[in-house]
Amino acid sequence: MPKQAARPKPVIAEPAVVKNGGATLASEAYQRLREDIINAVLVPGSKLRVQELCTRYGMGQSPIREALNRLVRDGLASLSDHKGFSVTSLSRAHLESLTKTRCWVNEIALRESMLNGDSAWEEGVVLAYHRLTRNPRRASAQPGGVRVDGTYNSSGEQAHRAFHTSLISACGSPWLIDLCEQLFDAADRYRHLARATSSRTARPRGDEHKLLVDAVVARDVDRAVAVLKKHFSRTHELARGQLSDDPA
Amino acid sequence: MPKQAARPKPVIAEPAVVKNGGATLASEAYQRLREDIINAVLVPGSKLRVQELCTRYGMGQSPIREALNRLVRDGLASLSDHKGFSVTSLSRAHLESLTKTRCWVNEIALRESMLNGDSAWEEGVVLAYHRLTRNPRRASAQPGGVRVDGTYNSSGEQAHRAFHTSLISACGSPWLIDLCEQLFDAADRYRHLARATSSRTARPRGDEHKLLVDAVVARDVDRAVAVLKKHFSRTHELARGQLSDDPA
DNA sequence: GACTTTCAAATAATCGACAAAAATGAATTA
DNA sequence: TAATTCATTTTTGTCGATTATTTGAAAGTC
Repeated sequence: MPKQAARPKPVIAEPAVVKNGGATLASEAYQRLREDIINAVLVPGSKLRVQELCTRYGMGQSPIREALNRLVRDGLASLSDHKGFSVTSLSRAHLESLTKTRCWVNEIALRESMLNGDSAWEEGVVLAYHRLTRNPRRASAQPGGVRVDGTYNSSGEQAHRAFHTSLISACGSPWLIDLCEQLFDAADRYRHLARATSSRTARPRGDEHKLLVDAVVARDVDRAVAVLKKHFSRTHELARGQLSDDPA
Repeated sequence: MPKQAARPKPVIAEPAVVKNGGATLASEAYQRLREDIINAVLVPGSKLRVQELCTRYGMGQSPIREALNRLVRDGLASLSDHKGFSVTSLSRAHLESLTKTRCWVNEIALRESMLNGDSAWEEGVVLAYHRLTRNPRRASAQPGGVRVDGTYNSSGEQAHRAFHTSLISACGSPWLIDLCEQLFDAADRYRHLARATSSRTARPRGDEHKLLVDAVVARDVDRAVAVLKKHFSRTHELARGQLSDDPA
């Protein structure tokens, strides 16, 4: 069937109205739920009722349910058979365990990374730091702590994560990087918790990141590790105050 | 409305016909799929078609789909939006990364555990070892390598896992223990792969476990760590031969 | 002959409704 | 008052069917 003339090959077909970036609803729900839990929009320990979430995110039960199942394995949500999902609760004991583990695992990752990292890696770290300083962070959390619904991961948050990942990116093991990112996510929840309440404790923390970069470019492994651990410990202390001893 | 006589409070009510252990279909599917992937019944890299799995496990799409979503976050299955699920494939590079990470992370865990562990912990290790030797393992894999469908995790496999967990159980961080278990699962896939093909390479490995226990009760940290790393390396070598360089 | 385009079959994703279990709360009893 | 029972209601878990997307093969074009 001959089509008329020489329709000039629709370059890419401009996919009409692309709802999302080609992602599925379930993936979108996963991302948004993940953000909302990490950013403490959904409060730790609270129940995650499926129908509520359906109206909140404007989709059916199936995608929500799939997203929740993924979150369970991230440790962000908990599931009890026949009793449903809830936001994994935070506690001092949990934080304690988390911080210790972060120190242990990240020390290895950073040491290996500094051992193997070439100049390209080093430049990646410097670049990531630059981006971190350019983006003000806390873009999502207004002074009053109010957050506009529907706000996604601020670029500042992403820059922070990217910086920490860049540090260990040359460790030579994707597995190790993955573990560190899991730990980072978990820690982020505590960071946001601390920020939400005491907003005047705002960071003289740009400094800490600078110290890290300095140690890295100086190739002083021990100093870098020490600074990193100190960094973790500060986050720990900030969040600690907001928590009771008993989980929930 | 008076009920007759003094019905002696139905002790626990004997729940008629409990299909499963009170678990949901989704949880059952999750467990079975997990086993089947770890035990290499489902071959690495192959597609996981939902309908196939429905007939295989005798349930609807919903529970299967939920189970698959959980597996994704375990790293056992992979999901590409709109293209569905598949069994995460194995490769030399992946194994390499995994083994390195196991050595690093388990070293920390074991060191800490031996530092903190009291005699109760020590007894736990000895007990776990005893159970390991009592259960022949490979109960699920017949000499011919054939596996009866529907077979669940053999008690031998469980004993092996329990032994390794007992070693690090006193490390003082649930997070770290969890990470080690993730790594253990991933490694188990390679172990089964190796076993499936070369069944005569069967273990003089009870020995390695014995050496571990000896080092632990002797409280010789460095020796224990060395043995553990060697143990990991051997698994690595066994599986390595079965793999091509290119993943899939 | 190699490369598109088209179309049909297969598969994935989502919806809406139903069934099963747990939480809620008022009425009853000790 | 405190505890127990039972019916009501909410919420979870599952199914079947519908819609959207990809895959693969046949037809067409340069």
